[in-house]
Amino acid sequence: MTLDRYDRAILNALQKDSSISNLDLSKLIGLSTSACLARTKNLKELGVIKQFTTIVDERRLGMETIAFIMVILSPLNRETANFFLEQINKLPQVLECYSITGNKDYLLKIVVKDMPTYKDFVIDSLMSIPGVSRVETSIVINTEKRTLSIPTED
Amino acid sequence: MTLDRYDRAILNALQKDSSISNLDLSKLIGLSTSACLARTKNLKELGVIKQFTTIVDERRLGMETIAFIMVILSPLNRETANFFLEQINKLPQVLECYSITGNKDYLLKIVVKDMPTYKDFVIDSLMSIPGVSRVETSIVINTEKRTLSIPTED
DNA sequence: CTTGAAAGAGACACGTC
DNA sequence: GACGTGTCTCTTTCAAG
Repeated sequence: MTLDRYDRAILNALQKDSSISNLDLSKLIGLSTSACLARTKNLKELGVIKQFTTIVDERRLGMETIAFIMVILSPLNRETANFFLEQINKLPQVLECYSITGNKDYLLKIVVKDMPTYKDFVIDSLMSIPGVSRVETSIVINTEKRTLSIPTED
Repeated sequence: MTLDRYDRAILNALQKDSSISNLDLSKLIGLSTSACLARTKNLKELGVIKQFTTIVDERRLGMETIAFIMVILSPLNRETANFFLEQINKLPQVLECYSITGNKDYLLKIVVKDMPTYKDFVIDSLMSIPGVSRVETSIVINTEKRTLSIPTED
């Protein structure tokens, strides 16, 4: 499965604005509507397109505090890891969780209302998970850049 | 400006799947199509809805390496910071950039093809920016959780 | 891949209550 | 806020080149 320049153009356009109509999209990339629609459909079925979604301004929802937390699990074994991830997946404040290389085990992205809520979250929800031994917090001062557009080449 | 439960329901649904039709959306949240459409429009105009976008599977695009990089700028003054952010905004490999509290200044999320490309990126694109004195890399082993759904309450 | 046609669905602006 | 109506555009499928 290899993507040609039309597929890439479709993906780029949809990443910028998924509400574009198939008609406009086909004009934009220089294909007929039928060909364009078939490709978009195909990209969805192949799993290249995972989801159409909406980016919401967290600030305007009253969620003012964004934080990244690095977590060390100990002991780091399959049991504690599985249980940790199970809990993480249940917590709506955790938007992202990555297992990473380096001297920390996990990196979490957190969104909450304010700092007091953040403090409660860390103590009550995070530190209370068995195996979570140390956490290191970085509060986001400002989002300088944020895009979902994966480069489609290089 | 305060959002009621209908607005929240709209936002939750659109975050899950922005390709839902207004008809289905109105059924889902229990409003008429006209009321539902007016609210969605309003949320867009208010800036609560920032963008409709598409989540693409980076792996299937051949972008196998995701990394988080923490950057220390020195000297950290307005000039180096501005220039740094200017360069960052030009680099398509940098999907996200946050200024953060703690002993690092910035946190970047990077997506590239493979590790050799990553090495080149750090040396040629990142370290070559004046003021970038130290970087600390965490390669993503696995994405354990990833959602864009901002909690609409709490 | 393209073009063209045809049918169905949804968007959207109006009124009215 | 709900509902109905009408128009218009887009989607979607299907031919045939």
